[in-house]
Amino acid sequence: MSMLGAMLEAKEPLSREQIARRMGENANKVTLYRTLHSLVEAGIVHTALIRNRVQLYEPSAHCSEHLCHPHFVCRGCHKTICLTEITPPTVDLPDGFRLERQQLQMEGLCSTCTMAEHETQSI
Amino acid sequence: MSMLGAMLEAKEPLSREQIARRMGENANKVTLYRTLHSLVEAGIVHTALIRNRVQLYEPSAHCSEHLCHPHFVCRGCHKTICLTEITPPTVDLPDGFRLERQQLQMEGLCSTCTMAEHETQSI
DNA sequence: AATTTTATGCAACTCAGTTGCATTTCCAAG
DNA sequence: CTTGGAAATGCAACTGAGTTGCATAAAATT
Repeated sequence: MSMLGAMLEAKEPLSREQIARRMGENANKVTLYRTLHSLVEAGIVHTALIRNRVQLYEPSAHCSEHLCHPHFVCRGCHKTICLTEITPPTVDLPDGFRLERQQLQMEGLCSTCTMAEHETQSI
Repeated sequence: MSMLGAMLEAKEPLSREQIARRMGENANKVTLYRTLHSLVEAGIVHTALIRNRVQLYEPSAHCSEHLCHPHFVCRGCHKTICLTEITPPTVDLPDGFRLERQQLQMEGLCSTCTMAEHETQSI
């Protein structure tokens, strides 16, 4: 499994370690980071903007040139949901500003965890 | 200068180190982190979602309960601009999803750097 | 084949943030 | 006061993601 293949297969952004595990081969972490940097520089991959102590990568294929799909991070199950179906919102920037990349991040409860919370409350 | 004072005075999110410098006093970094965690837990301060190897903090006062003001990070001058005047965009989440916090991050060129780039090209 | 270029690996490093534990400061009961 | 226990502060040592320098291996070029 190639590095890009691992990322395309996943439905969420992956860390360097998760990518390595999905690839199966045990390449050196330095090599992995170097390849990731090349992919990012080439614009094939980018880093997801998510509150996390480690960098998370995802293929740029799921985003338009300037507007990345929104991410929803659930506080209950800690899953990251890529909202690729949602059209990214646009805002009016001050004069002269040139937007090159935009990411929207949301935190809260996903539908499953919202339901679970309601059940707990009603007992 | 208090920790919160330092953050309110700044027009951009600050790192632990920047906060310490603005406070003047030389408190231990462990103490600073502990205080920051308390402020975050109390909802008085939150971390800005910006591509950065260090955590950046800002007062929650500049945001509404669920929607944080957008940030624009300039690739030219590396300044972070808090777009507090812009109304944060809203998106329609899938059924059952409950949004608790949202942040929009933008990267590109600020007006000053866009002008500078045009001048360079025309020479 | 010889030589240059490029990719890989290892070990040691950097640096933000954390943890354990000792010390100080605060504050309330005696 | 002062004493005893809780909360805040500090120090040093640790953790872990990511990086750097340098040696080695694999390609590509002549």
